[in-house]
Amino acid sequence: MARKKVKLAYITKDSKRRATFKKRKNGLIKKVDEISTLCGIEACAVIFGENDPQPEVWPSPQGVQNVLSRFKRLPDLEQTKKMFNHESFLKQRIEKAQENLNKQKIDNKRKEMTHLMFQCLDAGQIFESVNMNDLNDLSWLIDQNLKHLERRINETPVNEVVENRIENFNGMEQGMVNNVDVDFNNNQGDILQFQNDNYLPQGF
Amino acid sequence: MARKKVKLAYITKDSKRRATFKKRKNGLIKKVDEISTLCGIEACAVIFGENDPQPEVWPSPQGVQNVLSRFKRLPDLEQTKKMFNHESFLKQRIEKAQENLNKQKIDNKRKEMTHLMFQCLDAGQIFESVNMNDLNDLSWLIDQNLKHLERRINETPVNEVVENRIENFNGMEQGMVNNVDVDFNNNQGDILQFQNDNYLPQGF
DNA sequence: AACTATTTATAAGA
DNA sequence: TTCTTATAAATAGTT
Repeated sequence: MARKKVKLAYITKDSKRRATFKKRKNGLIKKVDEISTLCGIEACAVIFGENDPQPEVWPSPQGVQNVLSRFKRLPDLEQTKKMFNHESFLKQRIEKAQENLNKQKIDNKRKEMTHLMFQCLDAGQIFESVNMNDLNDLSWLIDQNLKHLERRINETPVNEVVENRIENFNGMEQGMVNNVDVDFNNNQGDILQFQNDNYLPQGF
Repeated sequence: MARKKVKLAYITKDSKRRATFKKRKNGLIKKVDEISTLCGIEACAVIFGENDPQPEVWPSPQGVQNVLSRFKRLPDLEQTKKMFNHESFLKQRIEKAQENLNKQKIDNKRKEMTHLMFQCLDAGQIFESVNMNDLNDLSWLIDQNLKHLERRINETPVNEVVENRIENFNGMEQGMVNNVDVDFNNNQGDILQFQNDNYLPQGF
């Protein structure tokens, strides 16, 4: 996780994989230790090295045995119920990524339209290159802004109105985004890029 | 790990502890998933919540069973040999912290003495407030610097000598440090501060 | 093994 | 509870 974003996949190069394993094993054990201490709970980790029949365990072997026996004492059904399993874990990640993707897209579109709106205000006209979909979005955005301004006008003393309007618009003009990275592995994997995507979730 | 450095100790406040548990449990599971994938090894984690008889496990309950049975198949001696246990883990942390502490102290002292050296050079005299220990250190430092310069003079063409000397001294004058935080829990716990500490490890 | 530039994980705060 | 944001921590690539 540093110097470069690493793709979440088996590391082919031996030396690299061994180095990563060593570092991450220590990090993992530290984390288990921390969550146990901070939250006062029992937890254990067992990590097998690839050429080592002896796993690294945390906490002590006895501690592992305790946690495990406690685990095995549960009826099978209980063991499965409400537990994380690979599928639900991945499903959860994908859902989260999808949500973020949509959020990014909406935000992106909004910024695009805001930018367009300002272009139009500057030029005093609407360019021919603007297509019908964008015109609709633009119209919606302008409506929203007008409503927002109305609310502000109604709730703000007259002498503050003008400065607030200026502030509002300045804020909105910033931060145009042209492409967005989406990471389906929750910050750890593939990168998707999109530009000029016409998809917009309902409601925009 | 954010907004504030958290002391590695049981979190008393319920809401806080539950929030931390939730976040860290997810983080931990993600880490286990990552190391398994990246390094192509078997690993598992079992995390009991404090009021929940059902532990969170990773990977699937079956995966945990596999890892565990593999673990239990080992002879007891093998289970213990070469494994991490609480004591060695803590010992390791403390050693590391101690090393860092010494390193910081040495660095601190060096900077202090360098600063003093420049004061003396500027003033053309040695102040009375300087004690004997510091004088010894100062003398050592000056010797070191002179040796360094001699080496540079011998290995550098004559026309580069003067500029290099200037560069060297400018670099050394920067970054005076007055106090140092030392973290015995390897970035996660108590904070020790020291100032004007006269201890110096052997060799300085 | 020690060192940084970066990426992640998270503690607080909204 | 979820989302955001400022910071602390982990760690990939280097040396």
